[in-house]
Amino acid sequence: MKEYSIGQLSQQCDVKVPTIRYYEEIGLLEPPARTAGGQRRYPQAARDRLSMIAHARDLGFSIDSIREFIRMSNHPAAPCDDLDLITEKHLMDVQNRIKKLKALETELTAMLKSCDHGRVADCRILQVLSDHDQCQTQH
Amino acid sequence: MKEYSIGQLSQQCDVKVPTIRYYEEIGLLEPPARTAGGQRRYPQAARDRLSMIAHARDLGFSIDSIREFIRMSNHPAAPCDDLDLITEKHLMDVQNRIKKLKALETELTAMLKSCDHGRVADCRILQVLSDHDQCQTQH
DNA sequence: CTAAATGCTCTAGTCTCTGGAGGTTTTATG
DNA sequence: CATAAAACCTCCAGAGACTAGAGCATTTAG
Repeated sequence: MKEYSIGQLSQQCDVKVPTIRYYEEIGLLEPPARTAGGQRRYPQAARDRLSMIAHARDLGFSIDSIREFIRMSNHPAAPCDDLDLITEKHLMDVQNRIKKLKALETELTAMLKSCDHGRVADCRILQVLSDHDQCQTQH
Repeated sequence: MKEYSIGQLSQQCDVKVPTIRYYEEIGLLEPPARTAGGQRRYPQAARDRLSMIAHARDLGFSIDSIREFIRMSNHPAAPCDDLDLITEKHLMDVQNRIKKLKALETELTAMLKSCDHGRVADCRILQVLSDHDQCQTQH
């Protein structure tokens, strides 16, 4: 039943105070209750939601995608037809990112190993990053 | 030895024309040669570089990180001390992302499966995204 | 009870693009 | 070769997602 000030929320979720107000402004966070003096007081649920938003943003999802996630969870009994499409789209996106990041992980690890002697002989990061064979999507 | 117009570069790298000009403006791409009429003509190398930039952006690296990658590759014989730090930072970042994305992949897959009957019983996406146990970094 | 810390609104600025207006150069076609 | 369509140029404005500061009000710790 504890309430949080905007500053406490900010600390706990690692989201800057103006950003929290911005999320409220664009409708990602519900406007919270206010004290008599007009300051925001958030319930626990707001903390959870903000935490989710922060993680999703960190993973590279757009605000619009997050809106979709929220909508999905708000209507857990909704018909799945459109939801399936959205989910599948996100799943492919996620798998794609994982694949690319793994290729990059391999190269970064190799770089660290080959760097033992104080010099980089062959930096392959740029090659890996520009290698079209790593891509799922054709372009 | 072939040269590319900005439009051809745009198509091949899947980067919009104004974005290419923007990258030039902020110094990510070298200003290319111009025709007598003032149009940009890019060498093969520019295509490779732009492709690299596009992939790195797509993977979520900041423009500053890309600048670092470019700097690294421009000085392949530079001492590794600072390079190691940068590389290690990126490696941890990459591994972190992979971890989170995998958790999300699991949930998205589960959602699709449980969705067979036209209803979503339990949408766990938000929980997964807000779960602090998934995090590497403490916050 | 008061001073420091935190919060409020409002405005303006940053970064990374993206699009349009108005005009010029290239390229394809008759 | 002439011309019309396509692509290009610069410059400016706007979008998305924040971020910071000014000026003032409210909370909270001592």
